[in-house]
Amino acid sequence: MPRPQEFDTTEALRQALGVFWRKGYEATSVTDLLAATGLSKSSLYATFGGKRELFIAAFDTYRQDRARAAHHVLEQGAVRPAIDAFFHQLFASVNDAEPAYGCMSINQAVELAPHDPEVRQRVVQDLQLMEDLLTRTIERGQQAGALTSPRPARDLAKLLVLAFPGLQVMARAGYSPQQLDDSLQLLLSHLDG
Amino acid sequence: MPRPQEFDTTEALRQALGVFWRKGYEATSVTDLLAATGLSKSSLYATFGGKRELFIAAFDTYRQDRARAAHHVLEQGAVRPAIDAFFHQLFASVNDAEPAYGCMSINQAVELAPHDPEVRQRVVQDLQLMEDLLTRTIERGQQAGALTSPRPARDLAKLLVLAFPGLQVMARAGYSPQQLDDSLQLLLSHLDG
DNA sequence: TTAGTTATGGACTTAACGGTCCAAAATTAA
DNA sequence: TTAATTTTGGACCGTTAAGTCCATAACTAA
Repeated sequence: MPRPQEFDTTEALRQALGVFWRKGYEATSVTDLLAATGLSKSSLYATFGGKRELFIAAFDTYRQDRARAAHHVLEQGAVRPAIDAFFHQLFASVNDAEPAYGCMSINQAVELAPHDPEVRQRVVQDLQLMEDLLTRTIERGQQAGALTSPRPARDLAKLLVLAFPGLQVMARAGYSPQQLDDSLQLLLSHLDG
Repeated sequence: MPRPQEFDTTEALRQALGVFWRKGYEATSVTDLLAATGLSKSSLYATFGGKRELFIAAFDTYRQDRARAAHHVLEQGAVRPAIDAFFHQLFASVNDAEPAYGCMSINQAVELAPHDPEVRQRVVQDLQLMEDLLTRTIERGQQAGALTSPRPARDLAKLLVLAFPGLQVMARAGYSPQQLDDSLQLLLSHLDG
């Protein structure tokens, strides 16, 4: 009996996500969000609550997407290329032309996490997931003999997680794909020897 | 003949820096800056120009301070403790009680650098300085036999620079001093062997 | 066709934003 | 003492922020 929604909620969420991802929370205005989603103000507020609620919803969408992608990329195929591909997701720009947005969780570790427990908790969870996933992959590589470092898999994973934000910082600071890849290969060289 | 300024310009700059450091650029309002510095609006605008100019001036003050401190800490004494101390500066909160602010250059790599060439250039410069400084220190350690890794000093320095933002992210995400130090020691273990 | 219900556009509100301006106060050289 | 100069407080400005509200449009079940 009701009038049907004219827009796709999850599509709108994804559009909003794009803005928050690129500009961060503070620098994004509700007007930006209206433009990106094409919604009217009433629809946006009725559907999502407000700027902050929309941000959290968008962030969680992002986190789910990325966790799924990480599983997918890390848990099949040869280990070295898998880890390589995992890190390259970080550099890839969403729509080309624009510089890479980097990882939104890392961005939020810097922007909101220090003052916002809800965001902080999510960031910690994301780092932990990444460490666990990488640990499993590295173990797999060591068992297969593809990775020759004698260090514990978890320690190596911790090193990669530690370097992850560094690559992201380089990406956002405008380093070239070549430089980024050089740094990545240097990092991954620690998985051997 | 003029009426003398009632405040200390560099002191005001430092107060403003504290706010920008902790909250970032966007989340800092001019009102915040007035409260922190104790200046009146006219004085602030007459002395510094505006929010953005004040930010750049404060940022440069920060960068100078930190470059000086890094030199000081890295270029004397035993190498291992020096590098250790260098990284511990990152965790140290400015005024205790508050969580660590982290490194402002890294914060700005995330917040403004992607959209602001003036900031980006500074961030790149800071990362480069850090790499150069660490390279020299690691070379010194290798010559003295204090660091036993056979890798080139610059490669090791690049690894440390790569991990630097990771430690900062952990700090801002609320990891405990114990966890931070564990990660640091794990990282530094790569300087040996 | 109509009654009931929800979605929508856009006017509106309140507060905060960064920034400007000026009259008054304070200081020193003459 | 006064003239010249500069700082200072605070009123003021236009803009934009996030968020509310309501009359109207659009749709479906009866």
